[in-house]
Amino acid sequence: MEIPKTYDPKQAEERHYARWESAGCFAPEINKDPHAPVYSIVIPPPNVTGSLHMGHALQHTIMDVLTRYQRMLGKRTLWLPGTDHAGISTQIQVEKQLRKEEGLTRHDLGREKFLERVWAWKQQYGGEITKQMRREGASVDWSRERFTMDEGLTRAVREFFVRCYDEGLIYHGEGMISWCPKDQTALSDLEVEKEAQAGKLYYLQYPVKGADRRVTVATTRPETMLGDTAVAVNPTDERYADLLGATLELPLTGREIPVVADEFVDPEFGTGAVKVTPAHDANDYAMGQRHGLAQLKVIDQHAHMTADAGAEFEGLDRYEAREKVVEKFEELGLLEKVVDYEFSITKCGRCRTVIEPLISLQWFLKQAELGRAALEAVREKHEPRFVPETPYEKVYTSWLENLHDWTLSRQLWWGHRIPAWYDEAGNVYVARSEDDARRVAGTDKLTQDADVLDTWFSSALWPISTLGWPDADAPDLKTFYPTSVLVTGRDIIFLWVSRMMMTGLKFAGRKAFDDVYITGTIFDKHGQRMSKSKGNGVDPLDVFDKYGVDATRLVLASIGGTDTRWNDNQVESYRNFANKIWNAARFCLLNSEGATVGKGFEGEPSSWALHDRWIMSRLNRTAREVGRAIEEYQFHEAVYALYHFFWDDFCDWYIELSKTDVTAQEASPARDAARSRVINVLEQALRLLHPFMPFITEELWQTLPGIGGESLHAAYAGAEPTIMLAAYPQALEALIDERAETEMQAVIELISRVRNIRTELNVKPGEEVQLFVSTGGNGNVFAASVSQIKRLTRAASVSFKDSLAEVPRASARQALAGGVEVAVPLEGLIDFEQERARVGREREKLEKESQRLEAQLSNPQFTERAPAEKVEELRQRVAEIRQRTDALAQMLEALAE
RNA sequence: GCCCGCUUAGCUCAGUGGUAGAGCGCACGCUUCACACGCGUGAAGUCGUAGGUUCAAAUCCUACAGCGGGCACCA
Repeated sequence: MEIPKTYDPKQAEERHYARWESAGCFAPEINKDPHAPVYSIVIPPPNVTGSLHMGHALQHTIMDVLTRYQRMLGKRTLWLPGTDHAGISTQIQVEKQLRKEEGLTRHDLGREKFLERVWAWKQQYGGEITKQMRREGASVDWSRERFTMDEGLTRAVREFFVRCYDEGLIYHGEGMISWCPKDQTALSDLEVEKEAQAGKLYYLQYPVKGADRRVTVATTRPETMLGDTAVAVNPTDERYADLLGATLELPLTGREIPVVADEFVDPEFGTGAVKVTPAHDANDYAMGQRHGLAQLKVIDQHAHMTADAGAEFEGLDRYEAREKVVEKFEELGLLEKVVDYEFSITKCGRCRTVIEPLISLQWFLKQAELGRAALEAVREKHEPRFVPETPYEKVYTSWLENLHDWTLSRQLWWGHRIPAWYDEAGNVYVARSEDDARRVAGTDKLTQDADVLDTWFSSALWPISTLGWPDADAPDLKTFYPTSVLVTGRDIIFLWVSRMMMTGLKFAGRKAFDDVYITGTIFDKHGQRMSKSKGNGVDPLDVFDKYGVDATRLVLASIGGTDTRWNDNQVESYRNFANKIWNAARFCLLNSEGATVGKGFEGEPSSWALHDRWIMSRLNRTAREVGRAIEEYQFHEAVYALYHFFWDDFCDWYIELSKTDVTAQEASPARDAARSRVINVLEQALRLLHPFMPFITEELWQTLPGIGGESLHAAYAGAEPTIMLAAYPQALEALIDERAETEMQAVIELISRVRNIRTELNVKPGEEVQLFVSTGGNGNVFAASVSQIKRLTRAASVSFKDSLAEVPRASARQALAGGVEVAVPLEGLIDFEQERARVGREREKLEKESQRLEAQLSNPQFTERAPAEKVEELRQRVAEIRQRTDALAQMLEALAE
């Protein structure tokens, strides 16, 4: 049999995914057990324009580990993939292409033609991330892939809209919104970003009418003064008490504005007097409503000044207008001062243009009403359960406690068009279809609202709409809802988690997911957030190419919920681990003649050899630990347990201990059995590893002798043999054998101590030694392992003695746990002085520890107050240390001149 | 301004009220018939600082410092 010495991940990766997919392994229908419990995840839909980044790779790995694990447990498992239509990004992308290739704008094409182009673009480029997910090994059910602009999901969006409108939760009206002058659309709170900025604070003076007095206001945006309709002061501010109700002459405008009292004003800040521009600032808007102030729009949708700003300013850009206003104030002697000032500025999350707050006619959703149910669910029942609970449950609840109306409409073409129609008189009809609207309106002359809905409006429905809602009888909805867990990053808690919960509770009557697992953030190696603009992102596909998908997945699974600085070293070490697995399998396969998976551990465990009892104990303990860890979302613990079981227990010890039997020249039933045992352990280990490392485990599993359809979990009987449908190993408690582990530990310690002696005393690697072992009177646990001890320590002989009193003086000695002592005669290699120093140092160290422990034991406070078992534990430890120091003392004597 | 998280070996990170852990890196020795992406052996930390609770604190509490994050305000 020819097996390369080094594992080539790419070769294995290419082979298996297509086969799994075409065999239908990812679809829940592969499960033929009608009573199988259900496990379901909907992917948080990535942006259709996007490509895979580390955050996706991390989330997808977690979701795939969970899905594969649950599938191997025999559950009917669904992981549903899809993308969202990303209104603004997609539209911008297509517009850019249009401009570049044909020099056209979307308006040149018209709405209908433009949308055809978007769909064409989506067909051509939109599949990027789904292709990349195949590379990751994601076991998603592609037959259920959804896109937010699909017909079914569009129907869901309309249903959502109409129902909320009918209930008065959605309304059409004027409100203060965030407007992006570049993208030419309204944005919600969650689509804008605050950014610190070094700017200036301008102190402007407004003359008081009929008095030789001026009121100074401070502002970062002087140009908005053209739209001021009042100045506000705190009602308790004595400095301005006499001005309440006074009139100010607003410079540059010829208008007169009142001084009003409002508690919002902080007397400590600035001058204590605030200019009020209700049409261009959210706080001023609110103040304007409280005082019935006029809303004067002086800035338009392009961030240019309007006619109402005055002839001098009309048409100027907002920043040009700012300069000019300041100039004029200076000329008039009304500019008191200008100071440097750092403040935060609001920018469009997508294009970074400074947002212009505007009053505008839009559609809004009263989220607070929907949020109430979500808030109750989390407060009363911890639904959903956040992992980790701190700090995310609190982040979630505090957001739900402060919900503002959600600006739903977007002035775009790409998206779900708002299902509202207007008749010639301007009356609005909200309906599920134009026909419905016509019926209600009693006329055919209707015009549909030109705007589309926020992309997140459709994402909010994702867990129910992808499963068939609003069709209440949709089989998938009945079967897979509520979903088991939502896995996502923390920046998405408001955007998705909260809104999906709200819609799930409202329309399906139940929480959208049991758990919400929040992944960590991956930074670059300097701790900087990865970003396109900084160019410091690590492309997961490059990492896959360099180290393999399985190795990358192990790193990502270990990262789980922790913030981490990315470091290729970790991937490299798991690449090495994959290679280790490959080579362990290589050893098994090169010695597989006569072996069969599932055999070799016949009969009573008590009749098995020590190392066999031991490895089965370790294996089952590992299975228990890994299962527990995955269930508790402690993926790093699962990876740690698997890594150390495979490398340390299986490779370093079990294979080495089995080698003589496995590699025997002559075929024999004993050799067959030993070969079957290593393959048996390997096979179970591969299954345990599979959710984390799907490709290499499948690649190797397929080659094992005796693997076939009968290796599958009962729920998948009849399917093509694949490890992904095999049963996940469940811990057999009866095989977890404390005694075997303790005894094996003694053997391992003995071998390690002898190796240590060999190294410390520079015994040549090939040179054989003799061992003298005193077993300390607790029975000889080594006797059955003599041949293995000889092999692994390169010993020609092992002699058991009651005491080491009579071994040659020129021996290196070690005192082990349990009163075991070992001596290695090394005539000519022993420097007595050095050896005495070495043993002396060891004795000193133990002496120190036992002194410390004895002091603790002699403290009555401790013995009285500490739990009895702790005291006993300590006593035993002291006894153990005593035994070893005594042994070391004797060794020193033996080494004495 | 309010809230939260983190601070453990050179690096990246686990961990726990009762003997400090891993991977990488480092040192030494190895063509040991699966693997140098390897084997064997080893060195390395007063667990951010200062207090407190406790028989016992790296682990719990308080304060502080540094780093990071969220929310609000920002005239």
